[in-house]
Amino acid sequence: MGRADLKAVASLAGVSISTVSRVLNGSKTTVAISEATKKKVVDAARRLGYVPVCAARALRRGYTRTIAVLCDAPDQLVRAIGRNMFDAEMMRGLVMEAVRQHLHLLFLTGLSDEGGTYNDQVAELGMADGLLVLNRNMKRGDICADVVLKLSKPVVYLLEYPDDCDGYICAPDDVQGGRLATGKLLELGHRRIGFLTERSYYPGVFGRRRSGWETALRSAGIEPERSWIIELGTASREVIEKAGLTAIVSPNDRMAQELKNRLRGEGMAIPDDISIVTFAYDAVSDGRVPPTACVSTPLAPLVARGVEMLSEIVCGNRPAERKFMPEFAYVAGRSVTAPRGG
Amino acid sequence: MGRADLKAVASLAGVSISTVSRVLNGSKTTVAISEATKKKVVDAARRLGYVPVCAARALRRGYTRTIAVLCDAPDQLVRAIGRNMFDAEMMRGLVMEAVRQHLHLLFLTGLSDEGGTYNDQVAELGMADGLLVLNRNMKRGDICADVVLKLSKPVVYLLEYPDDCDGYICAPDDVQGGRLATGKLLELGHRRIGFLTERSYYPGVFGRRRSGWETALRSAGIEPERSWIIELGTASREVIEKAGLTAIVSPNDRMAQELKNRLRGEGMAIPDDISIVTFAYDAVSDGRVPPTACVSTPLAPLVARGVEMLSEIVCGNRPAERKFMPEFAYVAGRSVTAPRGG
DNA sequence: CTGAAAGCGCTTACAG
DNA sequence: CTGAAAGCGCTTACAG
Repeated sequence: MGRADLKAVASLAGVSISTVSRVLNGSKTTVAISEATKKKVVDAARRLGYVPVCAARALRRGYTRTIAVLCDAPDQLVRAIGRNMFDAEMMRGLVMEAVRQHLHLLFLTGLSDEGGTYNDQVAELGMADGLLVLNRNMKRGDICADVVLKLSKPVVYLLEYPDDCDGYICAPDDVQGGRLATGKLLELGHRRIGFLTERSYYPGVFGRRRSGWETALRSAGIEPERSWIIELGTASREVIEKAGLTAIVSPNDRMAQELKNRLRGEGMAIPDDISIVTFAYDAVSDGRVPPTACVSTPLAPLVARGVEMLSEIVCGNRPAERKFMPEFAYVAGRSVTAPRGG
Repeated sequence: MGRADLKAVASLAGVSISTVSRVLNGSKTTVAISEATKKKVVDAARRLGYVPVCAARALRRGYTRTIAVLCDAPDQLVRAIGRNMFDAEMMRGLVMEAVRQHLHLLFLTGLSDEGGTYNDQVAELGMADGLLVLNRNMKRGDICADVVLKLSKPVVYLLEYPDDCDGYICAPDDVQGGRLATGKLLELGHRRIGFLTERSYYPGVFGRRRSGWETALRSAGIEPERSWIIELGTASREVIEKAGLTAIVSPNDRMAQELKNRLRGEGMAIPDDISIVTFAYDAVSDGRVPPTACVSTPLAPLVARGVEMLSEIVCGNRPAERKFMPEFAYVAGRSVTAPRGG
């Protein structure tokens, strides 16, 4: 005997399939059903160990109460598992909010595979009612962007999003962060403030942070020079001194750390020779002055709101706002001081 | 215009639905199709942005290439996210192996809900081709056991499993671990060796570890007395001295730690007054003597083999073995010495 | 090489 | 209060 279906239950209970479905599915359209019938059906279902086939249900209903998490590449999924605080926090946020919203979470793997026929991969996403896009780099024409376009399912972008995106977004206000970081340095008297970049540079988060840096400088009547953009790979004391910089804004924690290490190795004093402000999620504000000054915003509310938004959309409720964009706050640190001459 | 389906593609390409399906799905039964037709179809599909509806596909095909992870309760899912090394390792193992096997992972939430009609919850599991059961307590009649029974889908139990289980299991050999821990103490000359338990005690892992302890004692011609079973909640110097114990086997890390703290508080010296051996996953073996002696086994291979087994079953290949049961190894530690009188 | 048709197991308007 | 029937979108044996 295989798995029992509605037909089996119906025949055992001596009623029609429709009736069984109505009794067992808790349908919205409250159709009254006699207690006697109900009992017969429930008993029969129990006896046969009936379990609905959810593919059939999904096909008919059009939803699954499952949301997918889409990453650039499978190995990113792995990285997302607690290798560091950021990733651990991200995972915890995802799962906690999913539990709260009674949504199942589908972690997709293999999306970067080459094999398989025409968007077979995309199809797998269809299992979910909506997508949470958690890319680090939102390269245009990327497989992910493609996927998202093709599926006409609700999408919420987390942290990173395409520039021309008219969808839902949960991300900090990176431009504001760039302005804030730069503004603090300007207040202290810095005039020649650089911006740190990396070789593999995509527009997106970093671009927005950089554009905040530019805006702040221009508002202060300063036109940033090309040489003020420092590439981490080739950053050195010489490059920085040649550009005449007294401060640098780093769009990212790790990059700031790398830069500090390198410059210290070359005998540059931080902050005396060069001030550094970085971007961070969840800067610890335990009252102590952190080693690196930063503009920071907490990660948890972003993740939670992302899942919540998607849940709202999936359930047919329009979220209060299209974009959830909390601001960065400045956290003073030992990597910043007034410029020497100032 | 909604989402394009096979019919839309077929009509644009001027062919039948069957043909479109055959071109786009990479079906197993290699039916030859002319290049001309193929091109027409692919072009049409691309033009319309066709994406298969996976619920329909799943209904028809009968599989989804998705496996589910089933836990006792949703909040366990949350706990499973890197709060401690055990959980972090577990998550990492799950995801890494899933990626390797090209399986999607579905994390189920809300299974402990009261609301909902007759096994609505069970249905959600149907989304997956197989289940990985990751319960901590395999209480009989539990909702999870129920679910597993009702769905006739392949199941692999990880670490914990029902005693009467004839399914696939990936778990350490807990009985052997109990024998090993107790045996080491016997070798040192201990005769009166206790076993630590907890109030909320389920048969299962702890029971097997305890049965290993019993077996070892009996093999040494010692009949364990009732008073040798120490309940953590009421454990005290007095209880232990009254039972005349010189050593205790703890089935679990945390419990051992708690016991040590309590006894030290009462002025008992470890290991001079009482030796303690505990169970552990992944005891660090960096050459240094760990504070608590233990029998240990690595977690990662267990998790990986669990996912792999399920993958094999789901793909129709019979796994090499029905149970994967690595042994525990003894790791000496500062919590064990020969008994005082011995 | 291609198509018409059955069927996967549900849900739900419609009719009684 | 209950049932017969259409249809969700695919896949695939069968016939040509």
